[in-house]
Amino acid sequence: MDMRDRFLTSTERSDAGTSLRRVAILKNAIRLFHEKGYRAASMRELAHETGIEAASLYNHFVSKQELLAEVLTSAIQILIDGIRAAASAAESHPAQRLRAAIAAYVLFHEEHLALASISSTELRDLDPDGLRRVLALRHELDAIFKQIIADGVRAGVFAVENTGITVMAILSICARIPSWYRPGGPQDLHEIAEVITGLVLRIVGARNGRLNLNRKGKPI
Amino acid sequence: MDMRDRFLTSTERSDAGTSLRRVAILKNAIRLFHEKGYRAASMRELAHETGIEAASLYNHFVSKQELLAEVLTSAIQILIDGIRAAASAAESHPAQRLRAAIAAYVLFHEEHLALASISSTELRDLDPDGLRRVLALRHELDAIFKQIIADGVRAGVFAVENTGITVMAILSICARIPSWYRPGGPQDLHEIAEVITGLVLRIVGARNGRLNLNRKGKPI
DNA sequence: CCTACCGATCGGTAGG
DNA sequence: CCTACCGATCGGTAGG
Repeated sequence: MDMRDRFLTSTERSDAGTSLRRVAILKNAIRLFHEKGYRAASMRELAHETGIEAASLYNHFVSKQELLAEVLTSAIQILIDGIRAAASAAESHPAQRLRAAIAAYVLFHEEHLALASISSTELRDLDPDGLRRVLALRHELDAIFKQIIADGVRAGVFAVENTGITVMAILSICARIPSWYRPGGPQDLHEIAEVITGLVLRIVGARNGRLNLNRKGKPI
Repeated sequence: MDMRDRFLTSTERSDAGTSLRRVAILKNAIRLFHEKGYRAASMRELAHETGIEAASLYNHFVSKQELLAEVLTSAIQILIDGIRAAASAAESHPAQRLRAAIAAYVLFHEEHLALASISSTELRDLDPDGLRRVLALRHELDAIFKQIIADGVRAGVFAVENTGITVMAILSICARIPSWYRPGGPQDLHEIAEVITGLVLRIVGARNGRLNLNRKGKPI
């Protein structure tokens, strides 16, 4: 066992989830899964980009599936954390909390476009165990928005016909962003966030959203 | 050359695009691509489900790629035709045309759920030539909705801040339906169509949503 | 339309 | 962490 092996081994033992090599592999996996898709990305190519041999990947992950599960669960976990933080920091008015949550979702794509893209396209290739974990997290995400909307309806500031379908519609707008948004393209992500938050406030029938005011500042 | 070969050959020659066998292969391909994804679906399995050997598939399609291109282009072509027909049949008021177009999009999933699902997940695996054709058709679809919305804005019955992003949002709501709608599930597709058309009219700031129309479909 | 087959590539393992 | 390797599977072709 040479010095390098000893270093790597002790690192893995002390903090198995965040060894430098493991993180490097995950980072490359995210990029490859994004560019080519899970199935088209090979462990050999992933190894090559990480600067090791294919067999060495299995010192860090038991299978390609574990890699995918790790990517997909961390993606949605990061998203949920960001949205919760934004909603908590916002004023307690449901429209403000909804606006903050949507803006956080849209701006999530600034730092994590590849993760967002993978999340909406590679779920099918996940094995049953990983799928169960991701679906549980998705349910958490749905619940955050359902709660805000239910609060708004109860307070009489939102008017929603069908909360379930409405939440699906709102999350669909956000989830599809990776399919049309391109960094450096014509639309800035902050501009997109502004427009989409406005659309969402209209969707929930917010009686006092910025975009629902006419030129005289009265509700439409 | 026996009778069967002669029949198949003459059929292909007289109407290459719609021979019975070719249609059967396409139908099975749609199901397999939907269930497993393009990459995970093998030509052997497709052949087996069609009742022929893998090599025989190549008498009908030059490659697996051609199969995917055919599926994806026909999917969006069917969708466009349905939406155009619905919008044309509707009254000329932009809100009515938009409502009809959205309802047609949602109800498209009644007959073509697998096609809709494939369209939103398998585009990545299409080769450059097929991708170019599909993107051209997508642009047509966008243009239909952009036109209706622009008409509504010009007529003063819609109020839209950013037409491009708004169209992307509206199409996103429809495009994600295969990710959460399940036939026989809690929500009926006609109910979904009703709710979503309502949301979309809110999104465009329609001054005359369903509840505010008089008998002639004009704003009150 | 079938039988027979090819070269390429894949995820993963043995052993050191 | 590497070398060497395996069994499986893939899309596609030759030839009839």
